[in-house]
Amino acid sequence: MHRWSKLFIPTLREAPADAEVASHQILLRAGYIRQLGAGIYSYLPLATRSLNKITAIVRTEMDRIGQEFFLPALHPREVWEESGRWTGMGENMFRLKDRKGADLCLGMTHEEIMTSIARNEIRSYKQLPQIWYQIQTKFRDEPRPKSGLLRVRQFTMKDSYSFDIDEAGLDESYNKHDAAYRAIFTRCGLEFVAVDADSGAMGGSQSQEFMVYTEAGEDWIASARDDAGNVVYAANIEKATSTLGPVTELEPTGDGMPELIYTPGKGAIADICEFLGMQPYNDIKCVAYMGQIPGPDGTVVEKPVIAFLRGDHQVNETKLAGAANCNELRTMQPEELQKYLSGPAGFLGPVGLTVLPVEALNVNRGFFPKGAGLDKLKGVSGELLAFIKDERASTVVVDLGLVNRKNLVAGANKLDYHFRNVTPGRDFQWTVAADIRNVTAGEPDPVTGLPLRLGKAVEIGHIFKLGYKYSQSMGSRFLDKNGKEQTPIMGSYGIGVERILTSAIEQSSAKVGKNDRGEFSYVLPRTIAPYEVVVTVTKQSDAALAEAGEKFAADLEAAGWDVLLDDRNDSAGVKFKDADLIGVPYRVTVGKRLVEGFVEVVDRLKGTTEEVAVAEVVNMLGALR
RNA sequence: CGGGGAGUGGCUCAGCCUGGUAGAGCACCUGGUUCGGGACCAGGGGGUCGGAGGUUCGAAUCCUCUCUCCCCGACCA
Repeated sequence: MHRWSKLFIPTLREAPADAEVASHQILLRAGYIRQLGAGIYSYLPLATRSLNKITAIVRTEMDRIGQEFFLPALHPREVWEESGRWTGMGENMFRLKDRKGADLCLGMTHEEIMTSIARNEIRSYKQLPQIWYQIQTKFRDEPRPKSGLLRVRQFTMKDSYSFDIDEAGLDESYNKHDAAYRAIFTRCGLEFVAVDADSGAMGGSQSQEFMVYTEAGEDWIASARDDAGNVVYAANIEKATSTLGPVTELEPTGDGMPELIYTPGKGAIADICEFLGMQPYNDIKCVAYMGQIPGPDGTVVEKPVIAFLRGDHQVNETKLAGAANCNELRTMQPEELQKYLSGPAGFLGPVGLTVLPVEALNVNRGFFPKGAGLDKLKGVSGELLAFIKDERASTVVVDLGLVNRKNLVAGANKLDYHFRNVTPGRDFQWTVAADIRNVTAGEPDPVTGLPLRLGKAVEIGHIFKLGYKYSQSMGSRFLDKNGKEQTPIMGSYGIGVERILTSAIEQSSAKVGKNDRGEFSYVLPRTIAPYEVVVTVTKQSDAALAEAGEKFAADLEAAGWDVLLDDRNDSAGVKFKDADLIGVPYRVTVGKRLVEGFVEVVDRLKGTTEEVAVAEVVNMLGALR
């Protein structure tokens, strides 16, 4: 039992002005955390208790499938050089030097460290599979920490790594994590959805994110539920697709071949549609980018990436970057539009471009040196080299929504002119055709056709089939049954521990709303609240009440409850407000009706208050658990 | 990194435009009265106004530089 009068729970009457999102205000006001710097927080006793409960749940579920480690947070440069991520991680990695001048970094993830252990110790297929996890501090120099504990530079992560003999083994490890994660988040009282996620530049084959819908989130996800409320489809916006409805094609004009038409001042899609009396889906939208990958010594290498999609669709840059085999995209400047498309914005189109063949994407990811360096390229046929030497050669990506269409209208790469009768495949070619558009709310999901719901969400976990990237590059090998050398296949899995707490608060706050003073209000699930029940003595100076409070607290503790006894010499009002503020789900109020043999039991999760006979309190609360 | 905002006692803020002895509420300490939804009275402690430089007889206030924090964007296995 803990007595509030002896504890350090510095609640605030007013929220600090810096805090905007609900969980940030609440954590500050309730005395859970204090800020030390941007994205750096001290966890006070309440937060520590809650986070300890969360990690205990994580630990018991993870111990069912794996073994716990504790790895260093301080890493020598060399191990990151081996995987190629010393440069690959860029600015997000905290770096420092030791007294000898050797480079070190603070761990933002631990693939390299775990793989180095596996490399040194795993020799035989008999030692596989392995699932290794840890709960540890991660450091990431985020460009913009924000929203309290939601996006920080130092946080706690449960990260695990699986090593398997083959893909079937990886599937199993992955599925075990999927089940463990669902158990963990359920036990933590969260309503979550598992969504298909973008595997990114990591080259993994499958990836799922566990998301909690909340306005404070930074990711967008699309999901659909059936009538029973079951999630039938869910995906990150970077991955989500939808079924396209039928469209009415325009009738061809003239000989049916592309026809140049004068469209003065009709650069915007809405304008050209009105001008020609057609729908936006009859138009081809062009978005021109420069694709980027990191070059040597922190430089950036660029190539033109030109995307075409339906006039009523929006480009998704993550999908596009994946399709174009580059890391990042920036929009072209006017002089670049002139160079690669020879037209001005508003009148750009696919006809007449120099299109890089798809094979080129496999050579240096489609990024080529200029001038003399070209002749040193290996494995490039003469035909391909001719394309590459054309400085205008661009990676052209066409959205799947345009394939098999006909008689479309597109910019003619000439000011105030468009083409009509443009038919993809006949009148222009592309490097790749891919899904590069954003889905929009209400479109039918690709599985069952139910309307998609779009919403913001916080990512609380991520499971990811890594493949051979780290085991290969870092030289981890084992001998299989036949004595043949093999590379273990890996998976990587993460849970943001603090995000479980913050998203639980956000989720509850969204339901509970604000209190009578206009402040964010919430209740924590019993499993992760810093205390499960608070015994509030309304008048501590009344010896009978104080004594009864002690007894209730002791009895509840004996019954297995995590009890906080509010024995402070404050008014009842202050105690009620504070009890609400720290988010404890159950309260036993020992007050004026004690003389009649009753106390009050408040279930804040259900929002109910009951007068309960003194002898029944422990049983009654026991039934609630 | 681009755009916007803010730094004055522990917290929320006023004062700045128009330079002239640093304020309020809450919190804190002491005493008393209260005691079921953030009580009241009396007394008291606490701030070189983010930092540096400048203008001035005089700077929280005007000027220059700088640091930090927040928000939007960019960015983000």
